[in-house]
Amino acid sequence: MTGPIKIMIVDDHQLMIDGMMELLSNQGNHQIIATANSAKRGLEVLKNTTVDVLISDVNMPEMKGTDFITAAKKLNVDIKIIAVSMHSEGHIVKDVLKAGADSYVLKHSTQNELIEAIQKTVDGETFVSAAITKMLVDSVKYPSIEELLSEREREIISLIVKEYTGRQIAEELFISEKTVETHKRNIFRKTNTTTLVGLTKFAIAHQLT
Amino acid sequence: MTGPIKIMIVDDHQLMIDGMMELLSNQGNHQIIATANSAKRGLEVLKNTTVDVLISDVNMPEMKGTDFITAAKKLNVDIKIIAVSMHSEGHIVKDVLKAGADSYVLKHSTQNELIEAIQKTVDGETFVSAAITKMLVDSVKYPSIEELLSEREREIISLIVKEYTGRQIAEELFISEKTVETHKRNIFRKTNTTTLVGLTKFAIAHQLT
DNA sequence: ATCCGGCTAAGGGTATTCCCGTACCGGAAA
DNA sequence: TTTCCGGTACGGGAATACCCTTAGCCGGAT
Repeated sequence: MTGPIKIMIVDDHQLMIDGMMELLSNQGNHQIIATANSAKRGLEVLKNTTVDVLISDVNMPEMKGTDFITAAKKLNVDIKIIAVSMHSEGHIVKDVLKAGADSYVLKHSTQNELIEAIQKTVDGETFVSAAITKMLVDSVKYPSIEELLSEREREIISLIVKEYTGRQIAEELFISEKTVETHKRNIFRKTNTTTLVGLTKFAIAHQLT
Repeated sequence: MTGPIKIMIVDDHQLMIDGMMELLSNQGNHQIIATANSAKRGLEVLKNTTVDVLISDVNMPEMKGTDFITAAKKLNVDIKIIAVSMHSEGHIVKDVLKAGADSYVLKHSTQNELIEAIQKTVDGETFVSAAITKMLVDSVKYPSIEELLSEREREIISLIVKEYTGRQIAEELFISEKTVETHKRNIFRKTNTTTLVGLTKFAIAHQLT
C-alpha cells in the first residue's frame, strides 16, 4: 500500500473519537479522513468516501453494531473493519466477527494494540485482543444463542421479558398455555435457569430483548 | 493556582485513558501525573499522590463509581472530581454528584467540553454537559434510588434478583413470608413495576444487583 | 401532638409459575 | 429404514406469586 492509511472512526462517544484521533494522528502512517458519532451518519459518509480502515464501536444506540458493519461492508466490500468494544462475551464477539469485522479490539486495550491492529488489518490479517483469543477458544465449546435456542423459543423469551404472562403469550402466538409452559421448561433447561428472574437476567445479558 | 494542573485519570478502558492523555497533553496547562485502569489501583495511587483533578469513569467493574468517588474524597478532601460517563439517566447522575463529583461530562462530549470542565472545576465551579443540565431539571421530580427505596427494600430486591423465593427470603431475613410479600408490593409500587420480571429489569438497569 | 413512612404481620383469595408425564410429527443420523 | 431428538402440544397438580385489606409499633417531621 502506498501513502498513508485512510481511516474512518465511528463511535457514539465523541470523547473517544477525539482521543483516538489524537493518538493516531501523532503516529506516522495514519490519516483520519472522517469520523462520525452515530452509525447512521457513518453510513452516509461511507456512501461518498473511500477509506481503507473503518474503526467502529459496536455498542451504539439506534443501530446495532453488527448491522452497521454489515451495511458498511455492503457499501464497500474491500473496506477493512476494526471493531472496538467494551465487551468480551463470546456471543457478542462471534456475532461481530460473523457480521464482517476483520479485527476486534477491546476498549481496555492500549494504544499500541490499536496501532498493531490497524497495521495487521490493512495487511489482510486479523487482530484480536489477547483476552479475546482465549475467550474465542473457550467459546467454541459453547454454542451460540442461535444454535442453542430455536426461533420459537427466542420469540417466547422476548415476550417473557416484556412481562407477558403465560396466558398472554399463548394468545399472542395462538398456541395453548400449556405449550408455552413446555417451551419455558425447555428454555430453562437450555439456559441453565430455573425461574423467570433467572431467565430475565440471562436474556438481558445475552441481549435477547 | 500556579503551575500546571495536576491531573489523574481513572478509567477501566485503557484506550480511553490513552486517548484522553493525548488530547490533554497537547493542551498547555495540564499535567497528567497518574492514571489507573481500575478503581482499586486508583485508590492505591491516590494514597501516595496529590492531584488537583481526578477524572474518573463512573462505570467500572469491581467497584461502583460512586463508592470510588466517595473514597477518593475521603483520601483528599480538596480533590476536584470530574465524572465521565456514558449515562445521562437522572438517577445515575444524581447519585454520582451526591457522592462528591464536582463536574459531570458525558463520553459523548467533545474534547473542548472536557477541557472547559477541567478549567471550571479547578476554579471551584461545576461543569456539567448541556444534556445533563436539562436532564437534571427534569429529574428533580424523580428521587434517587436511595431516596426511593428503603435499605430493607433494597435488601429484598437483591435477594429477589438472586432468585430467592418469597419463602427463602423470609428465612434468610428471619421475617414472615407475608412480610416479604408486603415489601414486594411496596417495591412494585415504588418502582412502577408489577412482576418479578419487570423488577429484575429495573434492578439490573439501576445496578441494584 | 398528630401525621406519615417504614418494618413487621396476618387472612383470604386468584393468577401464574413450575414440575411431572404423555404424545405426535418431521428431520437427521445410524 | 429405523431410531432418536427437537419442536410442538396438552393435562393434572403443587408451589409460588400477586392482590386487597387490616393492623401494631416506632421514629422522624410538621
